[in-house]
Amino acid sequence: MSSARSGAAAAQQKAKYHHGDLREALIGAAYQLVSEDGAESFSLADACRRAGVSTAAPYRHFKDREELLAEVTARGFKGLHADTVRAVEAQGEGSLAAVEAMGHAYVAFAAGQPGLFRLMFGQPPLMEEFQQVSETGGECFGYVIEQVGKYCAAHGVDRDANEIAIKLWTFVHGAASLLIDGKYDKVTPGLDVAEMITGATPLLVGHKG
Amino acid sequence: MSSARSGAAAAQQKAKYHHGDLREALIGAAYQLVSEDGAESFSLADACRRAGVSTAAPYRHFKDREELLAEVTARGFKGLHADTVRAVEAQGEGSLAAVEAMGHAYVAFAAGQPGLFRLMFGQPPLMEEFQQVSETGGECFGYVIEQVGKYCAAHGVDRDANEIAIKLWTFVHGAASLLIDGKYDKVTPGLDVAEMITGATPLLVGHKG
DNA sequence: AAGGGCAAGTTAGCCGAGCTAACATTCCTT
DNA sequence: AAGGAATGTTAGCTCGGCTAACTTGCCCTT
Repeated sequence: MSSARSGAAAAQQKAKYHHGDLREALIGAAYQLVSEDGAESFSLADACRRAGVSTAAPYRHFKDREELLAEVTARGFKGLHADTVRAVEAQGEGSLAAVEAMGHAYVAFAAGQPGLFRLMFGQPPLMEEFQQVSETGGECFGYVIEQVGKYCAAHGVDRDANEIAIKLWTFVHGAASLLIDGKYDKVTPGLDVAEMITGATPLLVGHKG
Repeated sequence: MSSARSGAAAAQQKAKYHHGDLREALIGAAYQLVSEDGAESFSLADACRRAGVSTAAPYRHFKDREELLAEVTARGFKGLHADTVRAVEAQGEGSLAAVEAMGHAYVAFAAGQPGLFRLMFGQPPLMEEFQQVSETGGECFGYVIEQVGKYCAAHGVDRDANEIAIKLWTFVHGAASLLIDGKYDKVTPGLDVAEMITGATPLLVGHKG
C-alpha cells in the first residue's frame, strides 16, 4: 500500500490502468442510476461509462448484471432498515407514534428512491437467490415485528404481534407502491398519504384510544 | 370476406402470406407471455415466433413494443374489472361480504397472473400515457368506490366512501404485491392472505358488528 | 532488485432484441 | 383487370449482455 492511493480516493488519479476500487464505483453508479430510473432501464454499460471503464471490466467483480443489482438491493434494505431504526428512536420505542413513524419512513424511502424500492420488492425469484438480499431483507422486517411487539406489550394489546405487524406492513407497502406508481393521482389527486397512514395505523393495531 | 377465413380461425391456414389477424394474435401471445413471465422478460421477437411471423411484422400494427404492452395492460384492467363485478354480484351489492369479495378478487387476479398485475401497476409513467390504459384503469377503481358507497349507505357508515375505498385498495394492493413477490413466505410461510383480508376489511370500513 | 504470477484492466467479437428501410405479396376497390 | 393500400418479408443498423484472448501493472518471492 503506497501512500498515494490509500482509501477509495483513487478517483482523481488519471490514466491509471487499474481503477483502484471499481467494485465500489460500479455499485455506487448502479445505486444512483437504479434509484432514479429503475432497474429495468439500467444498463451495465451505463455504469461502466460513469466509472470510466470498458464494458467488460465489471465481469472481474460480478458474475453478471444480476449480481451487481443484488448488491444494490441488499444496500437498499440496509438503508431502509437504518431509516426505520432512526424513525423509531426519534419517537421512543413502544409508543404508537413509533409504529406510525415506521410506516412513514417506509413510504418516504419508496418516494425518495422509487426505482430502488421496486427493485427491492419486485421480481422476487430473481433476487431472492442471492443470500445477502434475503438476509438484509429479513433483518429489516424482523425489526418491525420486534417494535410492534414492544408496542403491544406496553399497551396491553393481546393480539399476536406478528399478525399485526404483517397487516401494518401490508397497508404501508400498498401505500408506498400506489404512491410511487402514480395510481393515487388518477383517483384522488390531493391525497395526503402520510395522513392516511396515521389514520389507519390505530385501526390495524387495535389501539384503544 | 370470403367464407373460408371468417373469424380468427385462420391459424391452421398454412403458407398464407397474410396472417389473417396478426394484431389479435400478437396481443394474445403477449398476454400469455406477460401473465406468466412478466413484462421485463417479454420480447417482441418471442411473440413473433409464437405467431409465426417475422420480427418486423408487429410494426404494421403497433408503433413499438410499448404500444403492444399498453394494449395488454388495458385488457388486464378489463379482466380485473369483470372479475370484480362478478365477485360483487355473487355476494349482493351493499353487503360487507361484497366489499370483502372485491378484495379477494383483486388478490386472486394478481396471484393468477402476477406478471400482468405487475405490468398494470408498475412503471406508471410508461403506461399511463396510453389513453386506453388510463380509461380502463379508472373505470376499474370507479366501480370499487361505487360499491363502497353502497355499503356505507346501507349500513349507516357516515365516513367518506372515497376515503374508505382508498384505504381498502391500499391494503388489498399491498397484500397482492407482497404475495406475488413472495415476501410473505420469507416471514410467515403459512399465511392465509384471504383470511387476513377478511379480518382487516371490517376494521378499515369501520364496520359496527 | 529481478522477475514471475495474478488481479484487473483492455479490445474484439458473438448473440439476441428493438427498430427501420426497402422490397414483395395479397387484398380490395374501382 | 389494374393499381393502390395493407400487410407481410429480408437485410441491416444500434445497443446491451457476455466471453475469450490479450495486456498491464501490482506485489510477492527469491
